[in-house]
Amino acid sequence: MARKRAELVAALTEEMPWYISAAVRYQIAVADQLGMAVTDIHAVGALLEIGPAGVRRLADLMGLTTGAATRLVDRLEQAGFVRREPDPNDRRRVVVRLVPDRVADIARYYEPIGERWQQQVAGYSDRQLEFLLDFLRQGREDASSETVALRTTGLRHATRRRP
Amino acid sequence: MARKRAELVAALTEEMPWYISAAVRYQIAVADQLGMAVTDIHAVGALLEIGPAGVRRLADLMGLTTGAATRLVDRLEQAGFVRREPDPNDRRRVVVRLVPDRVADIARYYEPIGERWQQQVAGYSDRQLEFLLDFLRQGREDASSETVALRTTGLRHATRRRP
DNA sequence: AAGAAGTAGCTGCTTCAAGCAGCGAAATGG
DNA sequence: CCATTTCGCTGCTTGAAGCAGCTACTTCTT
Repeated sequence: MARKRAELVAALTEEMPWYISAAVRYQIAVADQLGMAVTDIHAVGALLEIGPAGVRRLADLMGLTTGAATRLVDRLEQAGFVRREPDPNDRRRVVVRLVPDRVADIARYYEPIGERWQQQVAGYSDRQLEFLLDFLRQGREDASSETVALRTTGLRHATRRRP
Repeated sequence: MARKRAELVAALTEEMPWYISAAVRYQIAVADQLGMAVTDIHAVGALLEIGPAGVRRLADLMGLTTGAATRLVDRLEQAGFVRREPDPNDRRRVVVRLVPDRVADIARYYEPIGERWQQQVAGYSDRQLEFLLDFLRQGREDASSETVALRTTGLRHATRRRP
């Protein structure tokens, strides 16, 4: 029935922000335990994804200025999570490279939630897993493109029929 | 086959943090557009959930000290999102109440992503919606309880067989 | 080949959110 | 009624981030 469906959609819509919120708060708790800033953990995650990178690349990825990124790398280097290496091909550049052992120290904090996660999906069928993956991917793409739209054009869309 | 399933789970595990990240970055973009801090938007969300509340209650909810919460309310009041009201029953207390019109100004920034969201779930069956809702709820509960565990007992669990 | 322009990263300064500690006012409990 | 607790506010400090300007180096132009 349409009634029940509307309620389902409403429940989902309501659930989403809280889901995100819970995930964010977990990250904050991890950062607090490690005595580091959330941004710094994100940066380690980014470096894990893209491998060794220059400061500017990291800055763009994190949405920071190069100045802020320099300080970020300072903190990470100070705490032993990364090393600065010279780029033999371009002597202006500094290559930021992760220190695997230290990264493992961070990863340990995600093990408890990872186990829960594994248990949760263990009972799902392959079809359900595919559905979920699809849902998440599309949601992420929507969020990313809307983020760009918001930053570039501001709030132009919606509820506008005619110019 | 087990092979494909393992890949699915791996893909999902990999997708999750990026999904969260995209959502967070959208929130940051909204906050930037509004010229306010992300925390302040969270606080408005919290007040929407629980209704008018005292400063301490808000502080606990946001994981802030009362001092920080006072400044938070200062900012929100300054920007017109809330009003401070005296509590007739307890003259020490201050009741923080949202100003609906101003809250609507924030909500407008979530309309574009909301529309995308509606389009996405429009094609889903009721069964799929239920599955999704269940997935999100359990995930949120896991994250919440693990957050508490992390903050109270630190990293005690896992990979530990004997005392 | 040489000078102009662009790029990479670093540094000083400022801003602002948050923590901490201590305060006065008001409620509560023995 | 006095002691204790609770509530919110304020001064001070810390720390992340932005901005602007700088040096060192590379790339483009002619």
